[in-house]
Amino acid sequence: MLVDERRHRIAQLVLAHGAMTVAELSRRLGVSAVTIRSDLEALERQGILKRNRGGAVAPQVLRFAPAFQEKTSLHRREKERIADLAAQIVEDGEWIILDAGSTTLFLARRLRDRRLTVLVNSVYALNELVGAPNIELIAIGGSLYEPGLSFVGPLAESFLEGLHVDKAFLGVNGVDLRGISVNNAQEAGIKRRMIDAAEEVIVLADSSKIGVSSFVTIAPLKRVHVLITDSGAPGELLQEFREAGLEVLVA
Amino acid sequence: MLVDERRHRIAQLVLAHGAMTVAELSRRLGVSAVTIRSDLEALERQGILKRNRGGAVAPQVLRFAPAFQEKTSLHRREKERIADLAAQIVEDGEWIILDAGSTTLFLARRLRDRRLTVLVNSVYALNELVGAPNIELIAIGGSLYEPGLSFVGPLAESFLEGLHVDKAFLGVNGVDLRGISVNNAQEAGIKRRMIDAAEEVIVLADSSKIGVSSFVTIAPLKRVHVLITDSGAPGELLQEFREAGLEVLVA
DNA sequence: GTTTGGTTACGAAAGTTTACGTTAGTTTAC
DNA sequence: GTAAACTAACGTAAACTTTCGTAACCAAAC
Repeated sequence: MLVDERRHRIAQLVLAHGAMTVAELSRRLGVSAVTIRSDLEALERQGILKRNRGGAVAPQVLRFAPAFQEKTSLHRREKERIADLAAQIVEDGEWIILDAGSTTLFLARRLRDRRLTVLVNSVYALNELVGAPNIELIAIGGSLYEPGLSFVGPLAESFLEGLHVDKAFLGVNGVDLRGISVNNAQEAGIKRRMIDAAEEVIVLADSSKIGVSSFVTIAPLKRVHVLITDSGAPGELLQEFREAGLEVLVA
Repeated sequence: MLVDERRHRIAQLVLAHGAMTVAELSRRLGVSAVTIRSDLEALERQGILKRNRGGAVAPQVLRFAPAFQEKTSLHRREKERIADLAAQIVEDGEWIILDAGSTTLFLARRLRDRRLTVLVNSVYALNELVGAPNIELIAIGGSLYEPGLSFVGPLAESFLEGLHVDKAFLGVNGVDLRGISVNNAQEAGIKRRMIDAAEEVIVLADSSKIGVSSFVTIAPLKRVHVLITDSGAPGELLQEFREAGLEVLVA
């Protein structure tokens, strides 16, 4: 097995389970614990996971409190800047969809004092916006997908059927020339519906996700209108995105 | 279990319940009290919770924390007994709807360790059941109605369209011979849909609501199969309910 | 024959528990 | 209503266990 292939599988396992021990990874992949550790170190440097004594945890394994998510989030600074910029392109009175994910959660916080109708797709965002005085808050229902506490499945998808919003803010795991992608099939379906429902699709992705292709491709680049990322993203690639017709904003 | 994993769970437990003792956390997570204390210290440094003698509490009064509802609930004792009885008539493997309301929230807590598919209609119940190992949790989406943090409106109502569940547990404001009633029109619509979707309709109402007629009547008594109340309810009236075909359980 | 990718071996470091003296709340006695 | 007595929780330190990082070594590929 090639190094990159193994590391990809490690990343998948950790992200899918939320956490994995070195011993378990060693057993599953048939390599020594030392090798697993060096893989985890490499993956941690890339911001894909967080190491712990005994193993590694997924950065977005967070449960209940928005505050907790924010504090433990990887690339927090970048995500906050992206959210700042995203908040600026939201106009009062609009109908928007806020997808699940840490960056969109930062965005939610910045919208609390605005006058908007917001459809949210995660328990975190819901909790964050409850009680905001001028926000008409709508929860997208459906089966709860635990890793990100988001709503998925056929019930969630049919909820969005026939709905139209001005803007959809999507979080993804990868953006490259082929399109946007996520690391699980459950969330892929509902994200596709959000794209269908939105006049304008805005993808929020910090630089660790640029040029990366994750497990499931949601949509080709041409379905995306705006990409907001941070200055760590490779300039040449962003230029190629622009040539493909994408509006790219760098926070 | 990895350190971060455990700390996430501690944070979740403390924030979801409002407060937790060291002993209880130690028991639930299977580590010593010393370890819990060091975790609490770390979490306190991050501002996620506040330590105090015996355990830890959520930092500010989180409006959406289920514990807040429970602690401030009127007729708490009665409602807890009603919830105990209601939990007994739920059978493993069933599909049930949990309506919004304080009594149904008490019921939610009693169902955490069961194997069920639960449709919830409030943010409180959602937060309460997140992370329950054998519960397939489905949120009814829709516009958020702030007083009870419940989902209402046409989107919520059409969510339930075509769905069928074994039991629906409803909270109401009044039960008399004319039927069940609530104090606002918004929630009336979604409650009617819950009744339509359920094989068996179970109304949870403490004795202060028996013999009371509130603002909007949801349904006549004959649409209700079971009423669970407490011993403070007037016996003659309960007898009349029984004669009208209702099964009345007194907790 | 050097580079790449991996293993085994082992001392160092970190996390957890047990043990124990101290402290802070609560009850009881006056 | 205060003070003594009691109980439960706390912090610290030592001991134990597990995991980590480093280094020396091995094997296949180029």
